[in-house]
Formats: sequence, C-alpha cells, structure tokens
Amino acid sequence: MGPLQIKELLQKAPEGQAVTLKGWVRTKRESKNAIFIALNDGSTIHNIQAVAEPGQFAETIIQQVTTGACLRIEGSLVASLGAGQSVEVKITELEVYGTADPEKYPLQPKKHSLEFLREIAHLRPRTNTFGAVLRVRHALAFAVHQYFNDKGFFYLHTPIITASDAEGAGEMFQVTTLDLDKPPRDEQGAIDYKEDFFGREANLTVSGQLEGELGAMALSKIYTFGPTFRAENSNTTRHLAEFWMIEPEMAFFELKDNMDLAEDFVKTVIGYAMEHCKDDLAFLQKRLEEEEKSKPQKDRSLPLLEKLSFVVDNPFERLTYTEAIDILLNSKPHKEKKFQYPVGWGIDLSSEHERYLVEKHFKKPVILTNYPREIKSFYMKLDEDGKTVRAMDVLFPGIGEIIGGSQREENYDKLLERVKEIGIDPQNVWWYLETRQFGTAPHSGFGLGFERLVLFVTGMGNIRDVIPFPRFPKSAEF
RNA sequence: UCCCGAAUAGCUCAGUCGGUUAGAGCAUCUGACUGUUAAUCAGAGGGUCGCUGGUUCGAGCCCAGCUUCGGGAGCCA
Repeated sequence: MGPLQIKELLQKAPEGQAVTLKGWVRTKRESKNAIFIALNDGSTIHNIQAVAEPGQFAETIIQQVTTGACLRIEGSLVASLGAGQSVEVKITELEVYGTADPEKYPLQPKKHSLEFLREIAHLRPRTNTFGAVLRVRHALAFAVHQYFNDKGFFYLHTPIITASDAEGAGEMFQVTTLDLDKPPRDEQGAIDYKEDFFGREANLTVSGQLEGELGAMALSKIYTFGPTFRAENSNTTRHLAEFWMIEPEMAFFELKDNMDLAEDFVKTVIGYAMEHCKDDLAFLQKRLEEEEKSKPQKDRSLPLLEKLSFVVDNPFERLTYTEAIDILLNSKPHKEKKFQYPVGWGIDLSSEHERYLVEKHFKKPVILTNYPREIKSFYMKLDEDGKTVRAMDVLFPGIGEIIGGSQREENYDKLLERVKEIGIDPQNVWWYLETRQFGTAPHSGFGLGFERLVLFVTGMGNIRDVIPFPRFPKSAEF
C-alpha cells in the first residue's frame, strides 16, 4: 500500500517511531548543527521537515538534495526542536531517487507568475498553488458523484464520438480515419464519408444532453460527467476547447424542480470543498489577498472563504428574463448610455449585462428564466404564450454563466416544428424525436461547466489554471 | 476572430531625450554565519534586449510586418 502519506504523518503523535518519507524537495537549508529538508508528496499543502546532521551523509549525496529532487527518507518521527512545526523526522537513511539539476530545474523556491507556470504545465503540479487547485478540483469531482448518488441519480456514460451535430452548441472537432491528403470522393467530387470509419461524418461531442435525455426516459434520474469539446476560436479566461461538463437530466422535473436541484447541487458541492479542503482554500485565499494588495480598496473582492460561505448560505435570486430586462432598462449604466450593447426585450444578454445584474444589482448568484425562444435552443419547452421558453441560466459573480438548463419540450409536434424551424433534418435526430412518441414525459436538465465551478471555488482568474493540461486554440502541448 | 497592452539574465522587472561597457531583486555557484522556516550576510558567474526589415552617424528605445503571451469582447459551459 506504499508509505504513509505526509498528510497522515503530520497528524501523528511524535513518539520516535520509525517512518518512511517519499516525496520531492521544496527547500533545503544547511546550518552548523543540522540540515533541514522540506519535503512534499502532494498529499497536503504542508511540507514535512526532515533533519540530518552534518557529516551524517556523504557530501556528494547532500549536494544532490536540491529543490525538485525526489527522495526516500527513513527516520523517526520526533517532536520538533524548532518553532514552526510540531513534528519532524530525524533522518537515519537517505536515498536520492531522482536529482533535479538546480541550474536547469525551472521551479525555484519563490513566487512564479501563472503565465510562466502555464509554459511548464508538466511541472506546475509541484507548486503550492497548483497542488491546492488540483486537490480542490478532485474534491469537487468526488462531491459531484457523491451528491448525485445520494439523490438516486445514475451515472450515464454518454458517447464522446457522435455523428449528430444537432445540439447546435458550437463548432465541432471532426473525427476521421480518412487520408487527408487524398480523401475518397463521390460522383459529385465531395468527400465520400461512406468510406470513413463510421460510414458517415463523426465528431467529438459538444454535449451529452440528447443521449442523457434518452437515459432519463428509462432511469428517471441520470447525470453525465465527461469531457466535452468545442472547436470554437475562443480566447478567453473562461473557455477551453476540451473541458468537463456535468449534465443531470431528470424525468418528471419541471423548471422549478430543475432550479431547486441546480441551486442545491452547487451549494452542496461547494460546501463539500469548504469542509474537506480547508488548508488548500486558506492558502488560495492568502494568495489572492497578496495579489490584491496592489489594488485600491474598492476593487478588492471578499476573502475567498467569505465569498464561498455567502454563496452557500444565501438563496439565489430568481427572476425571469423579462424582469431582468426591466431592471437593466431602469439601471444607471443604461440611462447614462454606459453599456456597450443596447438593452431591449429580445436581446441576448451580454456579459456586461449579466455582470451588472449579478455583481452590482443583486450582489449574489442569479437564476434567470423564461428567455425568448429565438435566443435559446430548439429542445427547450415553449411557454404558454409561445414567446418564451422554460430556460434557466445560473449566473455567478466573476464567472458569468456557470449553469445553463431548461425544461425540455416533451410534445412531439411542437418539438418537430422547432427542429424544422432551426433547419435540422428530422432524419438526423429520429431517435431523439422517438422518445416523444413512446411514453414521453415532462423532464428537465442542465449543464454545468466543471472548470467554471473550480474557477469559482479556487478563486483563480484563468480557466487554463484549473485544469491540469489545458487545450485551447493553438495549444495542445503536454 | 476583433480591440488594447506586453516581449530585456533561469524567474520578476527597471532602463531617462535615440548616445560610450546593459541594471536590480530573487534563483544558481563560492565563502561566512546560523535549530533553520521561501534563512541571513558578502562575493562571483549569467544577455543574439522575441523575429525580420527599415529610419539614423548611432536603435533595447523610433517605424512596419510577423510570432508569442496577457487582459477585454464575441461564441458559450
């Protein structure tokens, strides 16, 4: 089962017991009577201090103990003689698993910019910041599964390769085994996809929702949690070409049930991270506070943990799109013509409008519902007036849209009409339409961008820093 | 894709009006000191100033193009 993790060792009572340490050197300090090694194995943000006596080991060995080197240490767990830590390990055996040439190893015991660390994504998990982010990311992922399991949902594995481009959720990455130099052509000279691996055009999924609905029409409550791909040329702090999306889909849920679930779900998983990642979140909070020292008081945000508590403890503001437009029309920035994009019923809200509602007007997460049908997807259930659909977007401060969902159109005729209206060939989604012919049911669901959740919980500023190996335009290194 | 900004030592940055030999802190190395805490002190090494071209007696600095990066916008989760 391997050695005890440093996280566990740090909590043990020091009784001189024999322990084994395996981990990477963060710093080494040599003094007349002792050599101090700060070792970290990623199990916790905290290092354990290992102590050797000068002359105890050959100088050639001690010289190999540099920042980044990997060590095996045998020793005894004792009470620390110095301040700053309660326990330490008195070294009896020292083995260098792997050296890290200090002239070449890019991570130094000092602050590095996040931009620089992005260039060395293969090493950045070894930093305090990324260690903390990755542990929080894990806790959130675990909490997602636990939450749905507790609520009677089933984890449905929807396909990653799909032949339907009906979602309309964005540009897709094509999947092909055709020879791109000389692809087979049909009689019209067009590429003949009948010759391709699947006998038709195929792409990476942009959403598991349509398949998720098929699952919900049998298992009642399902969720997906998998990679999602968008080939959009998006260059922002909130978009990735490859990201992880969580999509619950529930039979017999109407829009209000959907909102209740979304709110409870987000609050619960954030609460889980707060409970299980105290040290990491405290570190991230401190990091943010230092970063914000240069900003004027008014531009500083709440301390991270206060911000998270606030979200968990307060009800989200719920209002319709129409009400939101009214608020925007009566807002100061609108009257003073400060908005870059004009406000009016029917517009797709831009991020400045969403920010105003969330950050200025309500100062809390907001759920907007009942958007005009023209700006939302074909599968959303029409309201009685035929003008709006039962959509809901959850908007978070600093992040924008973290969840997008809706009650689905379960009426076959209305759905077929909408499919045709937006130009999808019904033949391409015959299987989706059939669910409305065979035992159709009211149902709802939503999609949550996992990295946006991690972004919010960690307080990081760029989505590329909350996924281990980000994929974005012109970048697929590592 | 659009707008704005940036690119100088391993990292973070300064560099005056275009003018002689390119600056600091951290890191690294050497020495001193020390139960140390990203130790401290002294010294040393370390540069194709993103690339290409132009203006000029002279360019890190001015101009053009390109590349890469960052922030904002759009697309969205």
